[in-house]
Amino acid sequence: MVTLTHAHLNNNQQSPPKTLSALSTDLISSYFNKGSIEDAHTLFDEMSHRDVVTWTAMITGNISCNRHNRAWDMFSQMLKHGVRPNAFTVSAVLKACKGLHYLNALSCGKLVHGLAIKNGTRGSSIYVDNALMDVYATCCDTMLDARTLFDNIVIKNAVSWTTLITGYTHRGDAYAGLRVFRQMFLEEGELSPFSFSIAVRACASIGSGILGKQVHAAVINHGFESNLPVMNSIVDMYCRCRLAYEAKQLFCEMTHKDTITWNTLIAGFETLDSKESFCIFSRMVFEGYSPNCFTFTSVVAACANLAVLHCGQQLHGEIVCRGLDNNLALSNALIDMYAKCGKVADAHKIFIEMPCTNLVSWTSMMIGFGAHGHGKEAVELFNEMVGSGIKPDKIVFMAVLSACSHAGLVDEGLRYFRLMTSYYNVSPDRDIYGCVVDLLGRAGRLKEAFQLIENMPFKPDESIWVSLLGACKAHKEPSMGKFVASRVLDMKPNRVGTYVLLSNIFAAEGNWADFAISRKLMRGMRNKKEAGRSWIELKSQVYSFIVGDKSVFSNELISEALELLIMHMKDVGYVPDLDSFVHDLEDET
DNA sequence: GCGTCCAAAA
Repeated sequence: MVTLTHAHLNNNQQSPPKTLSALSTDLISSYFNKGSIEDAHTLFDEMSHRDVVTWTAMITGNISCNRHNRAWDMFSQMLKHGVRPNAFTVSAVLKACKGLHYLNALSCGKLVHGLAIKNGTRGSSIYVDNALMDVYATCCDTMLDARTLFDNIVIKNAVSWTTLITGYTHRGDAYAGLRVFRQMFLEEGELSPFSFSIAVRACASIGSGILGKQVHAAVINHGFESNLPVMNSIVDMYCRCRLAYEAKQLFCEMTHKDTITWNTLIAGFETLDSKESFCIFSRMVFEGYSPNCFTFTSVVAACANLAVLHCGQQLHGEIVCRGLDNNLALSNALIDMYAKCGKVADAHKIFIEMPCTNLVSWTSMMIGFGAHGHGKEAVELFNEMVGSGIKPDKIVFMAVLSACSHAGLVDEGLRYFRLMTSYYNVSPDRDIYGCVVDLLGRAGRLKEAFQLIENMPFKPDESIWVSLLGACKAHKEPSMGKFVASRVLDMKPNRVGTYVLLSNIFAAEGNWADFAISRKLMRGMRNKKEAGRSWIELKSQVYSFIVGDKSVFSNELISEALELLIMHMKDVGYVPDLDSFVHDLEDET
């Protein structure tokens, strides 16, 4: 029960006295601000007279608390009560449309569009025009409608430009976004920090450090260097463009930092250099910043990359202590971490205890099962996921196919490959074809794999041939192996692995002349090959080494552990594959 | 008393 007290009515002595409805609106907004949604609704329900402003406050309040459906409900109730929406209402409710279920968003937006034309707010309020453009930019299949609306706005403001740039960028057309960004300068449109950060984001999404640096320069020239969100997005851009030095340099030069700045750098280094992301993480804590769920998501992912179980477990403990363990993204990261550290059971425990899951949770769990050879479990999980109403995407199909491939469930995998287009309406891309080639190849069905490559609707790239090449090697198919190797060499003449394989095929059939040629070619590019690296975690310390690494093998702890491992491998029937060995060891110094 | 756009997970 909420009542207006004397104190509420008395808080405004300077300016002219407010009406009761104005005061109630004030109160409603402040209830929403502190998250007391129900109090706001109770107060609203008890009001005897509600005007447009009050109704609009209810709509925006619900939007600010992510209650888009409820905001839409308030709007339709308002119409039923015969209250005419103004420009404020229209722009607000258009924002709510974006948050509705994707099947309703566009039709609701169009409905409001019609209303806006009828009441004359469309074309007379820049807020309405911009919000409308945003709905079309986010919900339509193409940018055509949004573009037409934009072109019809006579006096565009900074939000108009940003909305258009964002529309293009978020649907993956970063170049179009950047063209609009440039057009904005040419037409001397109003600049805002928002447009700069989305332009930076566009550069990041195409991985173009060159364009990114140009936008960075523009940021400095226009005095947005003091804007923290803009600078954070530039740090993010440098990381995504794999410019680690530039990212760190900028980070160090920034006089003002917030948690997002740290999180951005940590997330960036998670992919660039996982070990380094830990160092940044501990410096963040040392400098007194409090890590949040985004921070932990990145460092847990770093643990997964490095496969350092102890570290991951410690972080997990910390996450539980801080009460962050019901965060969706973080739980997904933990599933992935445990699976990659070899603890599928622990990953599964997290998965089944999650109060709510999304597509990523299921995919991570399936990848985990697949990587450990539990193909059947992965397939069951897929069926369960579809049954629970989650629509599969391309990546989850990659997970199923790869799980089937590793568990030898070839026909099962092929069935899902067919269902993918015929039932789930997901069109396979080159990566999916790669998975199917791998599935067939691993099972030794090389002819079918080859036919699939020949008949697929894409031009085969190098990686798909490499996958088949591996299968030829594993199933000892020298003739097809030679053919496939020549395809790989056509596309990527510098790939040392191809020569190793080819020369070993020649050696196996005693063709020493061709062997010599391939070895010679290979030697010419030796320095380009990166050595295979192994990792081992002993007593909470990670050691990494390459073949013949003397410093590591002189370490007793490691050599003992490795000997034990080798004994164990032999016990379970492992026979070393000498075919993949480089045959001339004498020059392997 | 009410409004539109930016920056974070497989």
